[in-house]
Amino acid sequence: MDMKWFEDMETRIPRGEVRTRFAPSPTGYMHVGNLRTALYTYLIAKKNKGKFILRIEDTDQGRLVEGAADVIYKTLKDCRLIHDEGPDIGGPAGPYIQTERREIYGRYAELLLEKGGAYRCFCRKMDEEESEEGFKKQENPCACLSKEESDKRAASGEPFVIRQRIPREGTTTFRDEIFGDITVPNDTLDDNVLIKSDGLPTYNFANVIDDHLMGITHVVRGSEYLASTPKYNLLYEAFGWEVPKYIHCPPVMRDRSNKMSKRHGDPSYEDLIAQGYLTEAVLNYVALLGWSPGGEREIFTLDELCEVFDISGISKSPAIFDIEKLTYFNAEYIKALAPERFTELAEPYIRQSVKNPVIDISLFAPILQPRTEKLSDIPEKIDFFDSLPDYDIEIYTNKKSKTDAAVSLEMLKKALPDLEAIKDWSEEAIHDVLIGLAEKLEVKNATLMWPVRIAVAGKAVTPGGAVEICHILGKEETIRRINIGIEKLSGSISG
RNA sequence: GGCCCGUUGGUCAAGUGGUUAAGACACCGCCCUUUCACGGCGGUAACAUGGGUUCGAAUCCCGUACGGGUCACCA
Repeated sequence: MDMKWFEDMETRIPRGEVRTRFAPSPTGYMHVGNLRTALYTYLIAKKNKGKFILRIEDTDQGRLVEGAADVIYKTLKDCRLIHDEGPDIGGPAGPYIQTERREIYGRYAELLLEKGGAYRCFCRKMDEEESEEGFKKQENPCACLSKEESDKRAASGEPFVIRQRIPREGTTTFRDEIFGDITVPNDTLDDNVLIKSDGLPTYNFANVIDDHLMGITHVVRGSEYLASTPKYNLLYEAFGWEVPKYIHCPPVMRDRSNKMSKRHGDPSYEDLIAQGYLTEAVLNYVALLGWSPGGEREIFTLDELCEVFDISGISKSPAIFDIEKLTYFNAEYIKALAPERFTELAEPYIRQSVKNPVIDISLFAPILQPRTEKLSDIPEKIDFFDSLPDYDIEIYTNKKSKTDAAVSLEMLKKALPDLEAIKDWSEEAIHDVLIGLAEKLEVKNATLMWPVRIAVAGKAVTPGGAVEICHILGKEETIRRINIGIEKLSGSISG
């Protein structure tokens, strides 16, 4: 065995800093739980002025998806979870992609064979019956093969896998930073496959080798790995390596008993963005899903999270994803946007409803921004601008504004000439004229404003009030719509 | 089924032996108002369960129930 090679590998291990890694397998889909794991992993590194590494775990040849890693690169980039090491869009495959590291795993498997922590297993793939039970190490005849025989059969070209040799007795204990010490009896652990018959490592093996070689100090991953962690510990021990800190995050659920999943139609990060959620809002919400900063503050930027994040705030129990609370965060983030930025983001959505090129898009921002929960709500909110809906005159009736069909008709008739008289069609002018009219008629502002708004919008719920809507519509269209209102109302009253 | 883990309002959660058991979302009500919204104020609502330990338990121990994870040549 070429010990020089190992020495060489070992001397290259980075030390003296906190190093974390996000190690997804490329499935082409970044679900919310994944994103949260990436976030926590990033935060732990940055909080400690350490390095955040991206590693692609693509050892399952049966599940290769073309371009799937790009979804990961793009999502991390969008979220500004920038990795210090690892592959990137358009970059070379490189040493952070597991299929590029076969030789390394092979060599370390040989080393482990030598150290006695593993053995070759020549059994054929278990058939249905056997797999029910699984191979218990005591039952696996290959575990007892002599070195000579094992070597001979391997040399003769007989196919084999390499399995971990688990002690038959005793217990294994490891510490998780969230769950504390966990102890399991060794006889509940199986001799898992480390190197598959195709020569590629399983997750169990590649993960340990890579985390060691990459100098990972904090292993952050989903709690589904909790059960196999004792086996990883045994592997570290067999190699004589230092065990990293483990941080197992509980899953993000869709309801009490099911994880979020693509299959159930739960939204991925990309889906949420497509639904009009802001990246910052998603990140902020997701950070708080299963983690608490302790205080009462909820709004945090990424940089602020880097400061306040602490592993001790991560919860032990699963958290249910609540789209309503995300929506609340989103509304808060939208409100906080600079007006120009909001206009920029809202424009495509505004265009969906407002096709009339005469209307100035930027006029919509002020009425939309305070009341938009998600960008995709915008088209529906302003759908009446391009064409007046064929509304029912019942919506003229409102008890707060003290209006009904008759009052509304009167108000519209009174308002019409005053509006027609306006020379410069500004918000101020419209406002002053209408308020002045209400005063002159000795009615509540609402008694006049309500019918005007209804006539001009054709719907009961609108962003902005009568003044803003009239202004955006322009004088000509406003007058036209008020006349329509007068017609509708007088038709119903006389008839 | 074996092993491991978890359980505070509908949801996210604070809480580490002594609190009137925070806060947020949602919901409801009131106020303001040019409707809705926004904003302001207020309200409903929780320690899964049974035993211990203790002067005292959401907090510690044991059991039960419920939920989750895992038991692959998937990660």
